[in-house]
Amino acid sequence: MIDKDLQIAVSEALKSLYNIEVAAESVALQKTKKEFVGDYTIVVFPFVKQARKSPEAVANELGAAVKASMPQVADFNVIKGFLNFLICDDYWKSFTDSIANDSTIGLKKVDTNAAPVVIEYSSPNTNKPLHLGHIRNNLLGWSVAQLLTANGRNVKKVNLVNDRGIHICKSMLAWLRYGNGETPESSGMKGDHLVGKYYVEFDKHYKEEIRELIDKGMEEEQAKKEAPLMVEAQKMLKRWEEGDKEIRDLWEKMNGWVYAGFDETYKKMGVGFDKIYYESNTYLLGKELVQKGLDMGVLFRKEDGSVWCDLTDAGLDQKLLLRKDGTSVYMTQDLGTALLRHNDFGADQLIYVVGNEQDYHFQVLKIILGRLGFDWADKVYHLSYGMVELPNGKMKSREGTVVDADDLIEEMEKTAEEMCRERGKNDEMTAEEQKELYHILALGALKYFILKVDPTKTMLFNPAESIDFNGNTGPFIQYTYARIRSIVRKAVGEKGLDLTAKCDNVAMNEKEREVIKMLHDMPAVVEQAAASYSPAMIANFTFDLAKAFNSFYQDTPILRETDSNRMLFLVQLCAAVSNSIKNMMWILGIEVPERM
RNA sequence: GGCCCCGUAGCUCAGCUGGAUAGAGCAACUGCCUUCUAAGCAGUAGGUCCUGCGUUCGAAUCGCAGCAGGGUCACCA
Repeated sequence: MIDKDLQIAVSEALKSLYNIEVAAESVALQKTKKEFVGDYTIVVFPFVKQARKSPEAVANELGAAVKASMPQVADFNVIKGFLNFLICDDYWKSFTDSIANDSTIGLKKVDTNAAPVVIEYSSPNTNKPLHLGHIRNNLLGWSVAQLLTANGRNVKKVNLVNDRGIHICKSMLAWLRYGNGETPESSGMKGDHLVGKYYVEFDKHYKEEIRELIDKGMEEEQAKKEAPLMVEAQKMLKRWEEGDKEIRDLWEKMNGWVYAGFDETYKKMGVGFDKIYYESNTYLLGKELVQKGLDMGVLFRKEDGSVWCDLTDAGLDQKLLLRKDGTSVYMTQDLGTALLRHNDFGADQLIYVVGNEQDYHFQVLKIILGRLGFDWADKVYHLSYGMVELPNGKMKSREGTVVDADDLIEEMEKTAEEMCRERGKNDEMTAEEQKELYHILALGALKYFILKVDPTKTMLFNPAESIDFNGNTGPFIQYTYARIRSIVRKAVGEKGLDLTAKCDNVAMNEKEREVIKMLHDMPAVVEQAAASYSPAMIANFTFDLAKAFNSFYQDTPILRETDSNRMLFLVQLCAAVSNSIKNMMWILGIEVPERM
């Protein structure tokens, strides 16, 4: 690649001209800004002191030396301390030739024998339906998995379903008390929503009980513990843990409803997993590790029998690992599942897509794994993402201020349908094709909206404004793709163009060159995005590419080009852009339509 | 209170390891469809990059202090 060659040439020139040692890869090469002439820029300020010359002189000498050693450098210019290189069109042309028919452009081949990177995401509770926060988790998890795959990593996606615990018992208890045998079939409700309804129901009655107890003069703290519903739920959890058949049957029945509901939503979102873990199978793991930790002396037991890890020397608190009754907590389980996962896959890396509210948890997890002697502790990576906030703050299930995942998707599909009908471009499609298109556009808009934001940042969603379909959006990119495909179809079908033919040299204009340069840049963007686990970088790059293409499209008639060789060049460029868009959107988990 | 994250246009967001006159989209206003899909293109307007100090040839970017917002410090997960 030309950028690497330039770095080497600059490094060598610095050495021979001024005896300055700079490793080629640390030569700061940047793309020349739009308002200046050139393709790549070197800032020479860092070298002027050692060179003992003015910035202009250094830039001119450096430019001349590099130009002399590299035939691809057509020219250079100097503005203040900035040295701009101009690359000759032959280079861009031959680069275009090399990608014209590459359908996997931007994607590296996966080595399936390599030790895998295991990425956990989604990890839902089975007592409430998915909301917008979960959507961000799922889309991020899926997309980061795709992104790493695009970089040749062998990726395994896993889900750890939180299917047991006191919260599940609350839903079960409420269903027994107030449900009258209601089922998804009898109510017509999606299973996860039905169970979620009873979780809310529990909370409602529980609060009533607390209030009554407080009215009778009990302290709030005590009331929360002694409210009959809570006591009952605790009993149920105990019976569950003892394997009581009646409870287990009910639990299986209600979880079954939830899974059916989740599967539907996962399918709509287009996400999936290689392996699903259930906490009911893994919650006892980790206890052995605690024993090992005690033997090693990295954990200690308090007088009441509870087991702790002292992290005060790391600037943190003491962390509980076993309750005084010997039962395990979240951290204990996570230690166990980490080891299980490491052993199951022989993983090279363990990624957890979990909200930043759990930053502390994962910090502690890594430290304890390390102290337990696992050298792979530093391969645990917490992909910590920000919350989705509403205009009036955080989403809270209990206050009913959540944006339900299924509702949102349905709403998006309706909007997509309206948009399409307004334009009337797809009237000749079958009803089935139209429905498919609405879904692709709806999910494209939603996914892009979520993924274009830096994962680490909190983002805002305003339910009052619908998600856009114009501008910096998924449908904008999908539209660009559809238009390109239309051109390529016509070129091949009506004009009989052979896309695989060899194209002779052509004159290219600035807009074409701009698009080619972006494609040239794409591999570096994909690498950078993977290194920072950021689908947002892919999203923003793809938007810029689509914009650059549209600008080119606007003032270059392609199918009416009279020079057949130039038309071949233009259509090959179109094909390369469409393949690029398709592959970048694949990383984001977004489908692209052939027409819209 | 301890620790962590964050503050860029009216709104939503870019701005990679410091580099040229801080960029998009939405909203507002102008133009452009007898020509490859106008979900588009071209343009106008909009900024104390939270504040202050420091580091340096150079700071939205790095450091310190302050202000504002959020998260977290459970024998919950």
